[in-house]
Amino acid sequence: MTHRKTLVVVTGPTGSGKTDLAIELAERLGSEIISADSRQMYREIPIGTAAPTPEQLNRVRHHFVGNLSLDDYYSAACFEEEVLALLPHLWKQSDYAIMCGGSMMYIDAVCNGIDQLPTVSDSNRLAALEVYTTGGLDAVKERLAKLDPMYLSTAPDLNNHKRLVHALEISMEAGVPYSSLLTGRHAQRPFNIVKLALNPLREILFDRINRRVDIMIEQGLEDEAQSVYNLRHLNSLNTVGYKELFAMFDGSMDRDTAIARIGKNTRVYAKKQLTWLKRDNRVVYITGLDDALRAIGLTDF
RNA sequence: GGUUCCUUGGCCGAGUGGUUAGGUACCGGUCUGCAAAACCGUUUACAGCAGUUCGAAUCUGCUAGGAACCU
Repeated sequence: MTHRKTLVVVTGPTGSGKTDLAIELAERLGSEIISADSRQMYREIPIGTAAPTPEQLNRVRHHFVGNLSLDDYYSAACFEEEVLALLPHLWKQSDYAIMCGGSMMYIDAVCNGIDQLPTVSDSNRLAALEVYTTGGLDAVKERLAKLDPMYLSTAPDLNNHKRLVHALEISMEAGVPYSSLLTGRHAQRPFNIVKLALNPLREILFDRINRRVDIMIEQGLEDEAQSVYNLRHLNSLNTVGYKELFAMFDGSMDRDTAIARIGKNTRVYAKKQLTWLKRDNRVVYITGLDDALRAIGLTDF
């Protein structure tokens, strides 16, 4: 079945040129851009997240850029809900909406859906976390053995405390095992999805990343990091570019090392993104605008 | 020129005769709720040469490179 309305996803590793391509594409198709970047959403940190510039934002309307504060709670599920609510509005002016970003889990949430889970109350959240902080991983496993043994036997990485604590807090909140709430099914969306990805040669990508770090420093990344230093405990600042500079402010890392590690950690992040993309067989790899238009099915240009 | 000390994998670093230290990077992977997160796997050694020994990164000698002090 084919729908007229299409969501064009432009993704790829950080530094691959997604932003520029998405803007060109949006101008060509007369559409707006949905940013799928979990960090560009925070208005306090545009430099280190390579958020679209004011000029770029002026050329094409963007959604989900600078729309959150660092201490706001957010998740892939929130993103799915908000994007699904927004899409019909975007399709009033164009048959195409463009989603651009590198937060793969956010993109998956929109394209494939995410199971409905109860919102965890603060008390359960703290209780689950306390099991971990006081008793460690083993204590969490012990509790899960009672509340959700199925999850324990099927979870792919039992050393990942974040996932186990999450399974525990959901099980506590729902009163039923977390695993029983997971359907494993992909949602069928009532619109077309074309998933495009940029994938430059690693040598070129790494070179661009290295240069971008220098540019960020020139643009004042250190001041930006300094201005949010007092919020460094927030998860939203557990982010490449900030955690390294915070270590420098703490005095536990010198400046050269901090800057070098920003580059290194950005390269690592890019590789994780590529690993994620590899198993998605819907992805069409492209190199530029012409490729993209062809993949969308627009060859008459 | 003399004396003493040092040389371990891309980098850091433990190990004074007998199971692959470890960390980090690189490379690869996992992924349904803060995901730029969290987690997992593999690979790369003992400066060189010759000896002692059943067995040497560990002992001896020589060579190369380096450090400190002395003249």
